[in-house]
Amino acid sequence: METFQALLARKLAEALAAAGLPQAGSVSPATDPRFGDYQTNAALVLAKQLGENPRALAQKILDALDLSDLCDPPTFAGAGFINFTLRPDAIAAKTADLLRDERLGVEKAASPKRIVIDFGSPNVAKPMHVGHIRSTVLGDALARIASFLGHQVIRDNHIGDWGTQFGMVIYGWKHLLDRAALERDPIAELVRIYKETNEKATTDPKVREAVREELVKLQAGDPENFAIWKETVDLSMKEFERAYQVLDIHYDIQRGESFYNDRLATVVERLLKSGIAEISEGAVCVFFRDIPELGEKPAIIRKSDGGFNYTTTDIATVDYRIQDLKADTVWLVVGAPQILHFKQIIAIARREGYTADFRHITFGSILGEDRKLMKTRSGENVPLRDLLDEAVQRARKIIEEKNPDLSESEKVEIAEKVGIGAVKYYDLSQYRMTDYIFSWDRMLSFQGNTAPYLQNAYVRIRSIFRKASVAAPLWGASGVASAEISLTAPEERTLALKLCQFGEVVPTVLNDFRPNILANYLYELANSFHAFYEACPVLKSEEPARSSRLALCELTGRVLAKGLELLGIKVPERM
RNA sequence: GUCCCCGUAGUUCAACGGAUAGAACGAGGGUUUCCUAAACCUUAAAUGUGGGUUCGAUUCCCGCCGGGGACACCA
Repeated sequence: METFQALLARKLAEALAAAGLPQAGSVSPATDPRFGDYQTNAALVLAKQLGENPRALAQKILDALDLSDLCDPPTFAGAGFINFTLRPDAIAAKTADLLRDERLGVEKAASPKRIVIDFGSPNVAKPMHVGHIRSTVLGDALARIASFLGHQVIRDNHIGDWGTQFGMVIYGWKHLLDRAALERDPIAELVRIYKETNEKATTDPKVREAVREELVKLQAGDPENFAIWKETVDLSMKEFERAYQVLDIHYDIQRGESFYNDRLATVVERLLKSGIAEISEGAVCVFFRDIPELGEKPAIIRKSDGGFNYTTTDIATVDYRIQDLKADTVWLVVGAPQILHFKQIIAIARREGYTADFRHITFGSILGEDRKLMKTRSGENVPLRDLLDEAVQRARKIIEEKNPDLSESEKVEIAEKVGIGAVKYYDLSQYRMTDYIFSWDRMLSFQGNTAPYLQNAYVRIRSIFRKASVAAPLWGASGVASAEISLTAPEERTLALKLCQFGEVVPTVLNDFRPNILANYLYELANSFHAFYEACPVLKSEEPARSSRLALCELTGRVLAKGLELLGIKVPERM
């Protein structure tokens, strides 16, 4: 289904051609209601290109433009903008179409890609913490949106399950492990033995040496160490799964770093052979002397002691994703500190001849009230599990106050949807590059651009339909689908036009990987709905307004639910 | 030292190069015999700084100031 924006752009292009003018400018939503619904800067752009008067050009375009069934007569204003005001019957007709469209007006991408999205990436033997929220929630939302737009998406969890830390873990396992504690809380016990081993190793050279030997044995395939490693991985994965279940996150594949282990030697040989890599100070390095921003800093792909590192692993990961997974696009949702690292990885991929579209999608940090990286009182990372538990508990407390009559099972369900939704939405509703200050009060507020505010709009809609089915038992989904839409009140028009713009907004999220654009849209939609709800009685109004308004409610509910689903957020039936 | 990101009302956040920079909280004023007032309406209040490009700059370019981060064998 063509959006108003696309339709106007097409009509504009036709008019430009008919007027003998080159294609120029674009159609965008009006910046202010006073200027109508959409605007184009075509005359301004052409004026510059052709050196002609913008207002004269605007008139020329208007003369060639036939929008009589769609808009009021377009006007030009200001420096030479052409403003479009849609006719209410055009908005009503499109709204009626949307009711019958399962995709709610969102067209699939013209050229679908095969996209590997790398996000989350927790480390084995360490708890997931607040620092994992942004990558996980952002990556998941991008995956949902890309998938809805018709791309083939492969969600890959690049787990940190290999590396030097396992020397510590295995040493600790052999000498310090408390089996009972491991039963109770596996990750806490793994963290404990890791930390204690680390402390011993810093003071005792013998321990340090023993740790190193355990690592060497693991890498050499020693059965005992391999078994210990495997068990720590399994225990950690179980813990991750619990978090993913609460967060409603799903992966298609989970290829940890260990998966690439037996490919690393080949990678280094290949890069040496092709001349991309060279030996420097005993290490195998790739230099980027021709890329100024990478300067003289090499990427080390084999250490001088012969060991491989995460750069080697990531090169092997590129191979796998392109050759085995057949990706033409790779999105790496990994924090900004790794910008240099991924610039190097992508530069190497280019030199190897890979043409896939690699994007490193970075994001800011989550800060505490003190504007420093969010930590517990004792200075530790805040465990994700604790944070999610607290979100649900706080939501539960608010629900108890606001709506104590709900059943116990409803309270449990609502608290989870509201609490988890609030955490996710707070993250996604902000521009990903900026650091943000974590605030329970703000994210759980029912006012402002928050998950509870949006969920409440949905709940109000559901409430209407519960009442509607009693008052009008014949009303059903089919009735809504065939309803005539009539837009008389200004609040109805505003709401309907917003609904028509869902299809314009969703694709733009992927332009710069910004789910906050969708979040802002949903906030405005909810806001328009609340205004409509206050101004326009639904169930008490006379036909045909009643059916029309019920249809608007139905469609708003569907768009809200779909929009929130694309952000990974669930909606409750009541709250 | 080099490179990257950020700097917007008192506070927390918005604004694909567009017109008079939007919200929310906080402060002030209003709305409920009516579908969830967990809502709505309304007043005051901001682009760090100096240049440049442009018909038009919060947005792009350069300098400065402030905050954060990365820069050879950790991941």
